[in-house]
Amino acid sequence: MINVENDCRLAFRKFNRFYTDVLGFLNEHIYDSPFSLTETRILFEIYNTSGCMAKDIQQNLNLDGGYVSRIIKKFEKEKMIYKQKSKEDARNHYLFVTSHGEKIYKELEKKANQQVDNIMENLGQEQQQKLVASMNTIQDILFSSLKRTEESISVRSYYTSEDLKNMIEQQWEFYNRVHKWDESFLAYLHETFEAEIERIWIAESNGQFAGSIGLVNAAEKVGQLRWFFVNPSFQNKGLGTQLIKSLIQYCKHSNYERIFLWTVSDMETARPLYKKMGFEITEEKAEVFMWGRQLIEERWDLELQTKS
Amino acid sequence: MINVENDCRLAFRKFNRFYTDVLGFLNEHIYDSPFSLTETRILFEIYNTSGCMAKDIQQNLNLDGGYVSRIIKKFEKEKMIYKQKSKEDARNHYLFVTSHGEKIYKELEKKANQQVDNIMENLGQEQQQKLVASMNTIQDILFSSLKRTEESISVRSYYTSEDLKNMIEQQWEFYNRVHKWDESFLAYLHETFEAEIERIWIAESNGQFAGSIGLVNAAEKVGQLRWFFVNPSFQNKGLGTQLIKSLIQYCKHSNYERIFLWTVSDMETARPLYKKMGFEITEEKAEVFMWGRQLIEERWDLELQTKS
DNA sequence: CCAAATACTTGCCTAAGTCAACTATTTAAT
DNA sequence: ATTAAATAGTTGACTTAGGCAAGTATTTGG
Repeated sequence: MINVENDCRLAFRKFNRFYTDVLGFLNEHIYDSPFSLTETRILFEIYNTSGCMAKDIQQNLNLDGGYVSRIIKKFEKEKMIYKQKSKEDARNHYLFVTSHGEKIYKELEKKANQQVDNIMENLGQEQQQKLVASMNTIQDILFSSLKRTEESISVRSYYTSEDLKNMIEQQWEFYNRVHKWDESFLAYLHETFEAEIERIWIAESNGQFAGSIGLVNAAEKVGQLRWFFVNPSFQNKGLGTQLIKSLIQYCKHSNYERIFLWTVSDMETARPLYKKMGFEITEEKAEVFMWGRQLIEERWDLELQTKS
Repeated sequence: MINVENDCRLAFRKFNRFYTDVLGFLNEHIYDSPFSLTETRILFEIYNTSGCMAKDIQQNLNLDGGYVSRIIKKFEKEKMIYKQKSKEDARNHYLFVTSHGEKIYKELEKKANQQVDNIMENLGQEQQQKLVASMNTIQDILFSSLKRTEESISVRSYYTSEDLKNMIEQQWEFYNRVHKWDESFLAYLHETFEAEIERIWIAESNGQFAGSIGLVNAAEKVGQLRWFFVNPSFQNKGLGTQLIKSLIQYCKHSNYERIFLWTVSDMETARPLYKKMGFEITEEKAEVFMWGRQLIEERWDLELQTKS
């Protein structure tokens, strides 16, 4: 009499109705801003997707092209974003938020956070954790069913501590296994996040953490590239290039004059990439015993031409 | 550096974006029907809420009253539903689906199920269970944060095996503790669901199972009332009355001529209720030893006046 | 008995979104 | 090399969805 299969459907659909409600509740209260939900979503997309084009927005948010075009036009008119035609393909227009747009974005984000806080304020620590865990489970399970394309790779510019955890774990696993670096490296990885992060980009493949890159403001108009890593199983897909490009693009648009990074001499995959992107070795330290190996530290620098 | 609180917010909001997508995906494909999403939701509400009024729809789905009124009018014109003015309060109009409306509802439901199946088809049994479990967790945690009113009680006319499980567990717990019935009653409870269920109504208080009632088509135009139970912690709130009323209303609108039920003589809370609703004792069996006690079985009948 | 509340309806409006035809550019195919 | 097809985006004309406020009918509460 009890039909398990249908049961699953009913539970799923019940949840859908429930969450329609939750989303409605959350969204109805953003409406003391002059932006519609869709506009908010588009602004989010532009802000958090590096090298964002109108087409990406259209695809990711499932919107009509004309509609997106008009909203972008409106944002442009209000000096919240600006466009930049791609040199490689004049059909592509990259979108960037202006500092005015960023201010608006931050305000919207604050409101969205408040909304979420309102819902969560009555929950205990334990419940919050259970909630987030369940949400992650659902995403993991449903992600592949949802995406129409074979493999979706994307770079986003916000991160959670989950991302940092992945970053540390996967780097440790890789460098310990392949380069035989010892536990002192793991300790270093943890320490490293004491720094003042300016921005971190996370590459995702089918919703899974696939790589990362980060920026630290080292001095006036000088950025330090850090935490560059691509999970070996996602290598050779242009992911590393995409990550570095995201960072360089950001630095250019933020009027940085130089980016530098420290690495060690036996990084066989990263070094050609740095070279390709225009970095040059500017300093070489003496060989030292570090992380259980003999290593030579190198500094690479990239001089940025201004916005043109 | 790692901020746990903000982390939770980010994860929550990420899930919201994700699930907006899921819902969008599910809904975009219902659109080969002539109904909008909101219309579908309204029809669902009418079909599954007993004694449904326009006002309930307005509240439950957070819609504008005028908008709901117009959609109801449209449904009426297309003979999918009909209204019935309440005798107690002429302002109240109860809504019922016609058989034509039911046909349409069933088609929409079929499509909705197919949509869900499409998403779930690639998932293994285990993943499906994890999915449903996570969904239930989220609902349990968020329900109270969402509802604005102090205590929300509602009766719905669909059920999952989760509901049946609750029904059995809670009845067993209660009758064993209070009436000292023995394990043979638990066995009976399980057996009881072998019957051909016509309909089951589940009462929920703040999203939690609070009571139930069921209908079995015993003979031509004769219904048997079964599985009537209200969790003692939710008693004296009119829940029992609401459940029985739902059943009677359904029977009337389905042109039943009589409803009967079997119970035992020491049901102190239920018997007055049956009497109040117009049931009368029509048969009394000899005292027998059953479920570890001496009990007298009784049959109660209610003659239904036709629809008027 | 009258003012306030409730359940619903209606007219009028606007925001949100769709559709199809258009330009500009690139790519692929003969 | 030339041309058709594809891609990225734009624009004008349109539909739908939904909101607001003033209305009716009925009930409730002081």
